[in-house]
Amino acid sequence: MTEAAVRILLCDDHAVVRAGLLALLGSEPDIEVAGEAGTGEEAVAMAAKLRPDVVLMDLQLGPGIDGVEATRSISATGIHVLVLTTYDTDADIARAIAAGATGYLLKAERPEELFTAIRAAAQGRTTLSPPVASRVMNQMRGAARPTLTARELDILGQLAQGLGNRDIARALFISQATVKTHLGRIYDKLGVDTRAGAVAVAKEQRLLP
Amino acid sequence: MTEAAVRILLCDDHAVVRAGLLALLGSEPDIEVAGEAGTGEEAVAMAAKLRPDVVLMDLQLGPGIDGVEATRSISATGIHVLVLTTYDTDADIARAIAAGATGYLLKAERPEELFTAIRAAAQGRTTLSPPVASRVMNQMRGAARPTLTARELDILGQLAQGLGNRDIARALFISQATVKTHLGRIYDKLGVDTRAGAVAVAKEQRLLP
DNA sequence: CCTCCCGTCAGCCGATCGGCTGATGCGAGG
DNA sequence: CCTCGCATCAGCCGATCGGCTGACGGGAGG
Repeated sequence: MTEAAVRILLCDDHAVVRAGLLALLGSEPDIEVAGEAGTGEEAVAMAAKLRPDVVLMDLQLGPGIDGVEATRSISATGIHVLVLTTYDTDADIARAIAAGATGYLLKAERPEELFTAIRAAAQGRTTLSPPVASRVMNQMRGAARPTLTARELDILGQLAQGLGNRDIARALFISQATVKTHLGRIYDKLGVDTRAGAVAVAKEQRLLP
Repeated sequence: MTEAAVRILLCDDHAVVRAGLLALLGSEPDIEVAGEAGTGEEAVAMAAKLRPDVVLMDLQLGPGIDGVEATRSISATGIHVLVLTTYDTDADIARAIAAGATGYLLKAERPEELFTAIRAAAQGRTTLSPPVASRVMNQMRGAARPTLTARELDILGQLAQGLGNRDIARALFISQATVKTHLGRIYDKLGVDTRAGAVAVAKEQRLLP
């Protein structure tokens, strides 16, 4: 059987990029561009109206609601959102995934990859650009669900009181050297390198009572 | 017209104190002691049954639920609670007020003051013993509601990312000296002296988005 | 007009931190 | 038995922090 074409909605604040994608996708008979949006608001409205199979979403959208918010709104309606953007920072990736993105491609990706990613996204399957995939894996290794040992949580608790190493050591009846050792491991696991950052992450993920 | 007598419930774990109050209040024709309780549980139960105009509550109640908890339960039913206790520590005062106390008197207070405070409490008006009042004022001036300036919140935001002073300075286009100045003031306002403590307090009171 | 608050900046100094390398003891699990 | 994870400890070093003192300009309000 000949499957129906995948209907997609482009969302990028740069007309040039949209035109480029349009031209690129024109060569694929099974991919049909159902519409284009230049802002997050527009994307949300058009997605609701057109009900495309996939929304190609840039994360940088200028003023108004950003790509992450748009992704959140659209994916909440059951439409697959494939993020196509320039940057691959951990923060961007994490926010996009948390917002419900089905895939995350970099614009530097080869066109063929984009096509297959679109077809995959239409079926709800995930495609990640290699750099993104490796970053996601790294997130998983320790950052996603940092498994702190009981002792490390003890130290973290004292740390969140704003205590210095000496005071933490006294409070837990260990040496300052041990406190430093634990702190180093905590930093590793939480992906930070300062006490302030550790406290921020701890509070964020509610690692402390 | 002759207003009805103010009906009050005494709550103190010392029978001697209750007797003293009873004797003291006996001289006031417009104040009627509707009942006495020796524990927090008793106070809550009797308050629900008797529906007095005012509950005279001691904060120290021995075992079981304490005065603060009793105050919380009773004031939740719309009955005015006038705390009458011996101590005037910031912690006690803050907890009692947070629990919904209408007034806070010290037992060292002159009897006349107690009478007028009871009449005031019956109408929902607040009376505070002078030492308590001044403590409350001090709480207000900076400690209770840490009013951080917009700029201080900027610095705090960066701090919560775990950044060092140099990076914060760069991010906000100011010098490290300025960052340090702001940090010092933030520490003062939040009652801490380390960045980790500042982040903890900030997260705790949701000072950051 | 003068004062107070806010934001900016400087320099100094001791205390603390964070990274690194390396070591010991102990219990669980293969 | 031997390895691995966890907790413990040591010393070194450069970087950073936190406290302190002092200063300046601008805006709000008395």
